[in-house]
Amino acid sequence: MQDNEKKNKKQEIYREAAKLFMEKGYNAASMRDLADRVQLKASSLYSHIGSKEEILVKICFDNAHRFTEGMDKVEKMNCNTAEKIESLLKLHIRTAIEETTAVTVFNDEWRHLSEPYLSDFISMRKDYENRFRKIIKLGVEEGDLKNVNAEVMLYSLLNSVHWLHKWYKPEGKIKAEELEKDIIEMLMGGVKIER
Amino acid sequence: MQDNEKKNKKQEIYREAAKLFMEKGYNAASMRDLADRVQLKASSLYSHIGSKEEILVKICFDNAHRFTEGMDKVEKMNCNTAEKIESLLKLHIRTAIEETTAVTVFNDEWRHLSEPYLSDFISMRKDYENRFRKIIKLGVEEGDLKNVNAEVMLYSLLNSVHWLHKWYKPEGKIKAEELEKDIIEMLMGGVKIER
DNA sequence: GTCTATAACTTGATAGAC
DNA sequence: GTCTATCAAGTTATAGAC
Repeated sequence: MQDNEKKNKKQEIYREAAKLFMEKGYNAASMRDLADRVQLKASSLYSHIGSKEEILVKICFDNAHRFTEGMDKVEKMNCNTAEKIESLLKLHIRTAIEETTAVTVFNDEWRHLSEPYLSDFISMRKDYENRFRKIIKLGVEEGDLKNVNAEVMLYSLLNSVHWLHKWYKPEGKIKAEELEKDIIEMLMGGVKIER
Repeated sequence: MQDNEKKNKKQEIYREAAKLFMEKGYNAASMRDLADRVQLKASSLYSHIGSKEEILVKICFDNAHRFTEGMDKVEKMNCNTAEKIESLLKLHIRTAIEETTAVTVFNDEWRHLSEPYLSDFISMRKDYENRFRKIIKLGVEEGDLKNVNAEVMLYSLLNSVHWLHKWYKPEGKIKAEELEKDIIEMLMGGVKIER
């Protein structure tokens, strides 16, 4: 029972830390801030966690794994490249909606990781981007996608969905399904009506 | 002459501060770091500037004004909405290329402004977004643009160009003209080839 | 204008009573 | 497990000699 309570407190600390890092940024968020939010003194946090950075490490790598696993599945799909890209975009959009705080920290605060975490994180991200780029290049070769620089296409797509959390509020007017549909339509088909 | 040297030193401090804020983030960048880069002791910085925040304020508002002025010009243009949006996208792309460090700080670090700067900054940004949204809504009404939620279109476009500095290096393989052409083609016309 | 010295404060983390 | 007390290090900024 006590063990269970401790686990709950630990989860609560992680959850509130993610929110705090999102709101203030990792460096500006202090352990005293965090302690206030979970109704503890700062020193008591250390009965549940080892360090401030431990929290950042967990958030960053949990999310990195999520995207890596998503990529594993997409690569195995038996469909054309445009559909693969749509699947990846959906993965980003859904994660941004369902795990807003975690994704925000993952996107904005990873650079405050110290070594060796920082290097590991960067290689995981590079690996993900390489696999995404490969799909784009194949799509261009096969005539599925427009002949635009693969680098430009990769990051234009990723940026559009990567920073969703900066403006989209799941509790707002726009429903998740509409968001997903409209973004995919825009990115895949463009904004302009030809006439 | 001495006055001139002081001015140069001040500019040097501002320039290096922007780089430092970009590399480490505003909070993680210390005045000692900055002093090292301009070959001064930290205390000597205060002969040239008033405070650390003063630098952040200048960077943020200089860039906010740049975009506001760009919007002024676009609104006065005598052309259709699709062309207006293209012009705004070009403004973002060119600024990201020409003023990489300043734009990075403007995008990533504005939230560390304290009041009243923070509120002022947020209203300027909201104002800019409102004017951009108005153009999009008119474009949809007039049949220039696809009937996609204006909010989604606004932020998908803005995100694509807003975070260019996260990956695009002006000294790399991709030329500025190619970047501009490809992004505009992609965003306006989509990535997919219909067949 | 630049320096040394330092004020005043905040930071992450630990020691030890209970 | 939580607390009070505290440490060591780092922060922005200032005072005052030169």
